[in-house]
Amino acid sequence: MSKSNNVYKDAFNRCLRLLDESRSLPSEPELGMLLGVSRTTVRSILSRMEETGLIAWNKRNKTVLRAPRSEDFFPEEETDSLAEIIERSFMRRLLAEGAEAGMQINELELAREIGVGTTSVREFLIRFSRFGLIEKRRNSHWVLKGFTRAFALELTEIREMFELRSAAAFAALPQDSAVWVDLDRLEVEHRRLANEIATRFNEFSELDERFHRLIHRASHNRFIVDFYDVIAMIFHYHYQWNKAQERQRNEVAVQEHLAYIAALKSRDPAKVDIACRKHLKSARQTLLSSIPEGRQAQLA
Amino acid sequence: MSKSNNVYKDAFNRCLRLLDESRSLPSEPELGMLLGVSRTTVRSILSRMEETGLIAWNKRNKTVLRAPRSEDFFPEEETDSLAEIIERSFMRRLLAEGAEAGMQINELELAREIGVGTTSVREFLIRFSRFGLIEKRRNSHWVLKGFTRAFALELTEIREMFELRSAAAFAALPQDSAVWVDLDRLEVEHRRLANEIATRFNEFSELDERFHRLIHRASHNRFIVDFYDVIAMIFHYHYQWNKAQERQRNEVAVQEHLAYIAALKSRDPAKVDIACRKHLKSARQTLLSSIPEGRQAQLA
DNA sequence: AAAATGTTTTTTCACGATAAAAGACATTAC
DNA sequence: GTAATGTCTTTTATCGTGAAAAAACATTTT
Repeated sequence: MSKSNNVYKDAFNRCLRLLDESRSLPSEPELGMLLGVSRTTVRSILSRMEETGLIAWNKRNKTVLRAPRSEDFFPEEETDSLAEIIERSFMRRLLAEGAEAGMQINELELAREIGVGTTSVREFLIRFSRFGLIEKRRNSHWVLKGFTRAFALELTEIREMFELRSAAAFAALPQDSAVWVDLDRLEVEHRRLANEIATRFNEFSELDERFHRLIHRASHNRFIVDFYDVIAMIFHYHYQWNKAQERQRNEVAVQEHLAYIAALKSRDPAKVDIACRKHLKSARQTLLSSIPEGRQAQLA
Repeated sequence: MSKSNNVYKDAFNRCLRLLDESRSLPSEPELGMLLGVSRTTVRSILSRMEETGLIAWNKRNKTVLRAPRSEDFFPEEETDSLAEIIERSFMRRLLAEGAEAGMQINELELAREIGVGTTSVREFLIRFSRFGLIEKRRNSHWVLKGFTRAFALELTEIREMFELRSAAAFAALPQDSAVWVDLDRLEVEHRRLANEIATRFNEFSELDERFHRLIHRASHNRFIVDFYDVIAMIFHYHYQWNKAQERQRNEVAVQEHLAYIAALKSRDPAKVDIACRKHLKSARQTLLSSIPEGRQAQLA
């Protein structure tokens, strides 16, 4: 099978949405920019759009002939990259069933189960190893360390260290720095979400990530910025997994964020420290409370 | 070529050294333990030792017939794993010639140059990416971020944060913890090295790593412990690369370590903090001074 | 001549295949 | 009956291969 053309399919779907908005499409390089793909892929997309009667394509002229219908889209599941597919399968195994610490991970078995080649699974595991949940035995299998209470504590310890430092750096940024505009924009979004929390509480996790990434970036330290990937990954699956009191939790968090934003805007280090600490404390509590009792015992 | 038998060759060489010490060899499982390889590999080793007349092997009896000669050993270069070979080649390129930030890294070219398959290079780059020196463009090439002054500063910032915390945790460890014995042992080694610094100064880097890893382990945090891999890697190549005033630098560092050890043994948090800060400061200076002027400019 | 399109080359991504190494099972020795 | 040896099976490490996607080069259009 060698390589799926998910990049093409995903870009095609995104391009279909562009069609609605105008009578004709821009130049090939411009489309490539817009979709984040190469011209080669853009041309494949245009070819198919011509074939299916969506556009008339003659050199620079790309006239839209009709609005896209649902049949025009490629199925969502065909637009995922292999890495995403593997990650999902792996995380399902890791979180859902009894994935005990110490259990060994078999590349071949995983590959067969997911229906992909071993190389892709190997590469995924190598990339995944930086999250601290698995470990390799040289020339041999991987060992699962488990999503335990210990893991959550170690993760939050680093997170707190990094975020306190980043928040302090943020507050010290000059008044004319672009981040203050970004922060204002995020504040508006937070306010809007706070007002409609009853219906939109599930949109919080995405906003949460953007907010914290903005703060971490102020550290100007690649290790701190990169570490947020670990946190984001854990929180992403944690949100999917643990829906208990989601609305209430998010409501509290939004308010904490608003207080945190106000503190940052005051540029008073002491206030920032207090607001940051408060939010981090409740974030830690939320994460810890979501770890099933059974897993706490596996620590040994 | 599929897979080199470097594991076997390396274990064989190490096994030859064991031969000197006794009249006969232990059981197969025991040998496997000793050499860190499976019984399958042990049996291959024993087979060859029998063939070359080094031992007489009959079931449980493995009698040493003669002392190993230099021809019995496999050449050193055949005992390296592919990953080690790739890392060395890559680091040579990165440090030696003008490896400028922003430069793109080509998997295929690297693989051809080193004479290995692309898969191994890909896997190496993925593993290597956690050191923060390279970054992947999705579906495209890797980008070199360069061993710049900015990199060194970001690295040392985290290092200092982590080590101060670990050192404090270390000092707070109970008196009966095993680490105090390890620390005593390291102190003795430091004293010995200090006395013979004129001739043995190049042995410091190995001792340095063991000392700092011991301290970091006291954090009981996998992210802190794992981060030392980044530091160790950089220092490893830094030592190879920059030999200026090596003796003097190491002499100073040994003394700082001894003061640091004394502070830890005092278990006084304030003293630990001072000694740790002092050492970290000079370590940072050493690293920064080794970065060529040309590279500082590439920061932009 | 700058920017687009058309064409060709190169690189990345993913697979199946194969030897090395690990691991499991069966048998023998103490 | 425990622990070793002997044998067989499975898994890991690595390569070559081929399609997808990117990138480079050549040609046309405005």
